[in-house]
Formats: sequence, C-alpha cells, structure tokens
Amino acid sequence: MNIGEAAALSGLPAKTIRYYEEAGLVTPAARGENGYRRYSEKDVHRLRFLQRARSLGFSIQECRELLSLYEDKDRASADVKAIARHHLQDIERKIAELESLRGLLGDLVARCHGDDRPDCPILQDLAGQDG
Amino acid sequence: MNIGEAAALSGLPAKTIRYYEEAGLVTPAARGENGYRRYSEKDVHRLRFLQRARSLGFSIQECRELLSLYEDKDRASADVKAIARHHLQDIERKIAELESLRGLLGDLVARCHGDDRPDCPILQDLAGQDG
DNA sequence: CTTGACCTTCCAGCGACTGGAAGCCCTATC
DNA sequence: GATAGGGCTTCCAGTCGCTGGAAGGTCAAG
Repeated sequence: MNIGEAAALSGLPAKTIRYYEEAGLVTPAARGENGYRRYSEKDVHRLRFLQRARSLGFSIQECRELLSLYEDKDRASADVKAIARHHLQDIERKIAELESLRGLLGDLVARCHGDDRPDCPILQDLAGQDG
Repeated sequence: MNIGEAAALSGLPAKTIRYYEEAGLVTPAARGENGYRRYSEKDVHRLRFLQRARSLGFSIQECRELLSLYEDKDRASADVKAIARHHLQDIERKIAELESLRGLLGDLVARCHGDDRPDCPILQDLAGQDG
C-alpha cells in the first residue's frame, strides 16, 4: 500500500510517517517503480505501535528503544518496565510542577477582582509585590 | 550597568536577555561607546517582571501583553485576569492530560512483573493488545 | 604586554512535527 | 489529446524559548 493508506490505517499523518522514517523508526518495505513508498502489514503494525507509544508520551528515543525490545523475543520485561517507569516519573514531575503553578496562579486569579479598575494583585506579584 | 550585572540582578541569563530584546520585550536604555548594552534600574525591573512571568509559565506573547498592561496605568484588572485565567485553564488542561497518561502508564507499569522473562503487558498494549 | 573576563554578532541545534513550494504520477473526464 | 484532481516525491522554513559555540572587540589587573 502507499503512504496514504498506511497513514489512514495507523492514525498517523503521512508527513509524520516520513519524519519517522528519517528518524530511523520505520522503513517502508520497498519503493514502487514510480518512487512511491510501499508499506506492508508489518510496517503498519509498527506504525500503530509508534502511534500508541507517542500518544502515551514516550519520546522518539524511547520509542526506538521500545521498538527494539519489542522486536527482541529474548528481551527482559524489566528493561521495558524501566523505560516506562522512567517516563512515568517524568510525567509525575511535570504534574507536580504544573500543580504548583496552578496553586500560585489560581491564588492570584482569585485575588484579582477583575473589573475596570487598574489595581491588580497579579501585576503586583509579577512586579515583585511592590507595584 | 552592563548585561552581566542586569543578568545577575534579574535572575536571567545574558543570552536570554538578548533573546528577549530580539523579541521586543526589553530594550536597554542605551548603548555605550564600546557598543555594550547599558541597562537602567527600570530595565532590570522589567527583566525581573519577565523572569517571574515566565516562571509562572506565561508565554512570550502573554508576557508582552502583561507588560503592556503593566505599563498602562489606565488598564482594567479584568484584562489582566483574563490572560491569567486563560493560562490557568491551559495549565489545568495539561494537568488533566498528564493525569490521564499517569493513569494509563501507571496501570501498565504495575501489571508488568519486570523480571528477566520476555512477556510484558506494556509491549502488549503498545502492539495493540495482541502481542 | 598579556591574561582573562566580559561584551558583541551571527549561526546552528534542540523535539517533534507541520506547512508550503515545486514537481512527478495516475486516473478520469471531456 | 488536453486537462483537472488527487496522491506522491523532495526540500526548505517555521514553530517555541532558549542554549551553545565560534570569531572577534573591550577592558581592568598584574
């Protein structure tokens, strides 16, 4: 099949599939005489794997590692788990950061009366509590 | 003062200050005869404002708007609040996304025994529940 | 007079795409 | 046969907010 169909089946834009190819994640099975990329069912499976892994927030590099573990029938599940746990910690760190921001910002927003007068605790905070 | 001192006082790297200048956020009061940027106390105040706003996660564009409201003594606090609330919603959306990921991924990690055997619920999920 | 810290500009790269231009291929219709 | 349209190709540029580095000018201290 051509890239369009592979895109439809994998849920990835054709542009992204080409980008993944450049990044060394998926190489189409062959090229047609016209130069078109031709994908096999196996390629589409790989693309779907990538689609899912990316939607879980794994980086391109992590996807590479996950794919290679996936292909390795002698892998240790511990290796997969290590990658996933690392990513999970990353997510938790980001959540903590964002929650801290939400706290700070939520407080400022709550304290700003938000009318047509100029005085504003948000700007006061940004300006260093003095203006 | 030169850029180095302004950097130390504002908490921003000199490189970042130059970048903000290019982005039209801060223009140094003047240039010395040697071509060096010269910053006033007011400039440093502005830089600190930016430092604080960026640390709260406001985008460069939002910083631009916040600064212009800050300079405008006839501003309505409602305008400031609108920007902040918009940003807050953005943060909350991101938190929700990350929490969803944390749920999915945490579940997979918990279900993976993580030993030297190859079978792994994480890879199974990525591959579409079929291996 | 040299060393070293500081400053200048410009260019490149990060991550993961995304948009667009220029051009070839293929099919269908007139 | 001409034309229109869609899909495919490549390559380049832009996104966001910096950050690193190269090449060079400036300045104060020893």
